[in-house]
Amino acid sequence: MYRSHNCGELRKCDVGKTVRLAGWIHSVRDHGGVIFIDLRDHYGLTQVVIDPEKSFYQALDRWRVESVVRFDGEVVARSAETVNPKLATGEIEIRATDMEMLGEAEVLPFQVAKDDCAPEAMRLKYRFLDLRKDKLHNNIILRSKVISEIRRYMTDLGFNEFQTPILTASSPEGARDYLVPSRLHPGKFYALPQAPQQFKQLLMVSGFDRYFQIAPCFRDEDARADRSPGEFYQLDVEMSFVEQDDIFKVIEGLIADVFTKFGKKKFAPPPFPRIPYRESMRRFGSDKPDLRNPLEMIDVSELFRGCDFKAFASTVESGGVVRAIRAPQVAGKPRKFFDDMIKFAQENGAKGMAYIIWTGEGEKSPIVKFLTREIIDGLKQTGGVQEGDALFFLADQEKLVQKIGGAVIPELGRQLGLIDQDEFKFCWIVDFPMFERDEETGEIIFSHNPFSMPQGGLEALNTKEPLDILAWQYDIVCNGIELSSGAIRNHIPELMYRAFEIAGYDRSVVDRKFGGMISAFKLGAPPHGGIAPGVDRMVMLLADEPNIREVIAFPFNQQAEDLMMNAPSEVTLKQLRELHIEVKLPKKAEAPAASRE
RNA sequence: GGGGGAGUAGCUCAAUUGGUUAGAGUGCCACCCUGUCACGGUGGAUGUUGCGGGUUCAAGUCCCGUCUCUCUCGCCA
Repeated sequence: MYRSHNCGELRKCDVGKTVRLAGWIHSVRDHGGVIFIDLRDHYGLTQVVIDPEKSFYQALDRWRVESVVRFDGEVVARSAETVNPKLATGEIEIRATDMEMLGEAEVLPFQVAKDDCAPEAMRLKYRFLDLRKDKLHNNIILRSKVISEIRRYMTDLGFNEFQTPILTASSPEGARDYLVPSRLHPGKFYALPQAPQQFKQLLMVSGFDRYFQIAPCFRDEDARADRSPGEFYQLDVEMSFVEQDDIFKVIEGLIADVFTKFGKKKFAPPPFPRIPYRESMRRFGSDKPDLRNPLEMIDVSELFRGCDFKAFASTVESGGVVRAIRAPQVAGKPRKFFDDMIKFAQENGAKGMAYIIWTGEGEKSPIVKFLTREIIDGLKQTGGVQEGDALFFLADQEKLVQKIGGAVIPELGRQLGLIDQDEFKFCWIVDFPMFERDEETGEIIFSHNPFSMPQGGLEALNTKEPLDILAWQYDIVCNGIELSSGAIRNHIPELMYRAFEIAGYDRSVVDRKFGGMISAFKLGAPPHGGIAPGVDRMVMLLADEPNIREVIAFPFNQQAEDLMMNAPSEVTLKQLRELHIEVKLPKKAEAPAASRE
């Protein structure tokens, strides 16, 4: 028997018991005549007291932290002045009578008992050590609990969980695939799924009605703070005979349940606000606005039309826009604050950024001398300006203004401390456009997902300007993080051919690329739709972690490498031969194509 | 692929305009200490300043190249 109790469960009522504990040496405090050891396991910490005269201690030459040991001893009550209120087991301690070394530790590459800010590459290489730390350990347990709660909630609603293939076909649209060469079929490749999109739709065609899966997804794209490269998990959901509102209801209920049970921040109960995509872009310059931030862009183009400030007047004249962002109570800020904000806007593509400050004694601004009293007062009124506020102005073509505003708004909100850190703010972004114009080629392309149902159906496709057609496509956003995107699917073959035709694909191409799906839809497909919230991002928000790697047990680094397992790695020539693969490296690479057999 | 930041002891960082033997904290090793819980005290060991080249009497510091990490834009049906 390795233990009679764990390190987190002994209390005052256990005093007098003879116990056996096993765990990691968390810390050692050697006082010469008495030695204290904090013994740690998954469940907690217990203090072990050792008399250095004991023979088992004499036989030992090292007490290195993070070694795994077993202690026998008696549970004794701590005297009142030595109770440690910070420990759940702080009212007792173990007087050791014997011990055994179960797994000795060498010198550690970084500390476990305290955070020594070790660099992430080191932490990833020794992930098993890092995972012993309280914070990370708790994050991973939280993730486990969230996932089991999701399963319970979805199952209770009548959803069934399915498994879909991991080795599947390369999909022609979307992100880069991870490819797996086929041994039996020379020259052919499997792909890891970017999402189980087609499978879940086919399950609806098969009549399963309500599907979910905690689904691994694989995309060969570059990393971000909120995007782990390579692989991630999503709660993949699909439902038959539903409209957008039915999906929203399920997901709002699930989110409210999970965020109430596991989140530590307040949030307004569902229904969550819905913002059309175009409105979100116009106001926030983003399709994932952080609604904790009160800043937004206000259109003031008409006020500047024909004014004496030529830069703005000519922008409006040539079809551009002028948008204002109201920065509350910044009149007291030094000049440098305004200069730095302008510099920030310029780094994000702005030609410049004008501003007007309403101080107690009139307006302060580099541009106010070009403006009439009517314009200035009009700006004050349109912008809802109070004394002490300032307006920042961005003037350019609409798309660029949105991009710059999308960068300036979060930065300004952060600098001014306008973002409430103790709150979750959810919203749906709805009415995504079906098509957009490729900026380089000028051609009409699908803007998000070719499988979404266009609003207005075939009639809209046949009669409306392509760029004006909206899709039943939606995202759910929390605190500026896109949690999920989903859509009501296009399940009508004729409608699909027509949508693809608008995007420049003729019938034969569609049949070749999406033949499986189309032929399924030709044999009786129910209207259906779904959504796929990212599990990692949900846990990231619940754990209040700014970095997604902190909620994944064994994440890739930013270069999509596993520093602990050494993946990706070279393979033997024999393996390559079996797969009919010959490796041709780029000139710069130094490593050989394959190690010797 | 582009842009910003970083690279000095196992780890976190310092080192004035280029100027003595590159320091501190932490960890590690040894010793002292019977009530600590980030224990305390004394002493000690530990450096290719990422790598390569250049300028200079002299380079951690300046210049060029290169590599790595990180954040970000592109990318993410």
